[in-house]
Amino acid sequence: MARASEARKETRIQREKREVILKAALAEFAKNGFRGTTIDAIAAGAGLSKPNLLYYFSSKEEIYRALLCQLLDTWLEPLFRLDPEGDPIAEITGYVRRKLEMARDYPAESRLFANEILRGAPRLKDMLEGPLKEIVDREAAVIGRWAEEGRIAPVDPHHLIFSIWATTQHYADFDVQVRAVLGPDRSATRFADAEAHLVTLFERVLRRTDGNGKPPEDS
Amino acid sequence: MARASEARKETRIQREKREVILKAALAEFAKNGFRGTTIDAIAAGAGLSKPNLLYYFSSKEEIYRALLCQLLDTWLEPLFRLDPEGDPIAEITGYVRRKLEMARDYPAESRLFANEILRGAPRLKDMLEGPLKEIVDREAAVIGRWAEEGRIAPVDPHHLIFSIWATTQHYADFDVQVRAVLGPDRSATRFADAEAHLVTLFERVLRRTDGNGKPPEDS
DNA sequence: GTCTATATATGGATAGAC
DNA sequence: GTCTATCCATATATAGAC
Repeated sequence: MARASEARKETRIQREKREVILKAALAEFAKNGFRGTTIDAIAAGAGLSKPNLLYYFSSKEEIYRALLCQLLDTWLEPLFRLDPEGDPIAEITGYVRRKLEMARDYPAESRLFANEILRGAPRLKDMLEGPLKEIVDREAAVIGRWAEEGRIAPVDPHHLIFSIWATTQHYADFDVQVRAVLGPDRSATRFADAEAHLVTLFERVLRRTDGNGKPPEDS
Repeated sequence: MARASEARKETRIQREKREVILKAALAEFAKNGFRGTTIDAIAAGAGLSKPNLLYYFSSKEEIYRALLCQLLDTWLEPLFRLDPEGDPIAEITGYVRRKLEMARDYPAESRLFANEILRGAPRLKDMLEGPLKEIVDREAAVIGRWAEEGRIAPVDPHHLIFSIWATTQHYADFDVQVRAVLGPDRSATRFADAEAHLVTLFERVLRRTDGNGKPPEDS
């Protein structure tokens, strides 16, 4: 009993330390990429000595892979489940909003992902070609059906999804540029402005206009 | 005379070698970022020994800065000069097309830029806050005037520009992901499909629809 | 579990022969 | 101009004391 409890406590502490390390590592990897990041920098960020850090993770590679796994869970999974029965434009703009919120609230995660993709995704290629492609194909099919049924304007579903990803992630990945171009004043409201802009943008793209702007008679 | 000619020849050879080095360096830096790139790798790509390379550029930093300068010239400068007198939608979709062509024809340049921005743009911040902001503000003003005059639908010009940048550069920076998601068959036509998609997208966004979809009476 | 010290490797840059 | 050899700094990872 005492032994089991002790073991459990150790594991909890270990998990907490690992959390701290992963958090520090995320900041470093997001900024400097895999090769540009040093264990020293991660250790400093986590308030540990280098050998101590290596007590919890046996190598830099292991930290990085742990981060990528964590990323795929908390980043990709909760993403879009478009409700085929819902209002198409509301479903899609809702997805846009959620993606933009993630760019705002988890910019480091977005940059880590961007870094890995920029490098040719050596550790994620299987995941992209397998699970990700399946999810995207499934959601693209929903969008495609909406278009066929005339509930939204005709659109290439896959490229529409790329446009949503690109426009929203831009505010995380290119944040420095966005702020530089907007200037100090407008930077403060950049995410609110981006949301208004992007929701309007995709509404206009998807709204049916069969020549007179009125909603179609079917449905 | 002979001396001058000889000196000229030497400079030409030097320039050519520097070109070869820069080309190899571009590929490496675009893929691995500044810190992730080694002089060895650049030298190998250029077919030179490491010390020989360092005869032409005195440091890795110098190669990188030369690349960034070259980038700003050939990448940013020829970009948009929207003609205020032209057709607004044609002007903007033309810009979209040119940006997409650059993503297709110069993906390494796009990724190099993306890498630098992702890292917080330590070497480009002044340029972003100065010259780039000025260009963007100028073009944004043109777009803003078009909107005021009712020649396009109301839109936030700065965020519209971000959307154009994001959607077009996506096809260079996230190429691996795009190809993975599209699959082998559709990947072959990804740039043609992207062009059709994006031109339609921005046309829909900018087209005035004052409730009946017909063009306004003014102009 | 955490530290100091260190083995080992890699990478930027230079010296100096040719 | 180009090479070999090398210096030196940095970085990963381990050994071993506490």
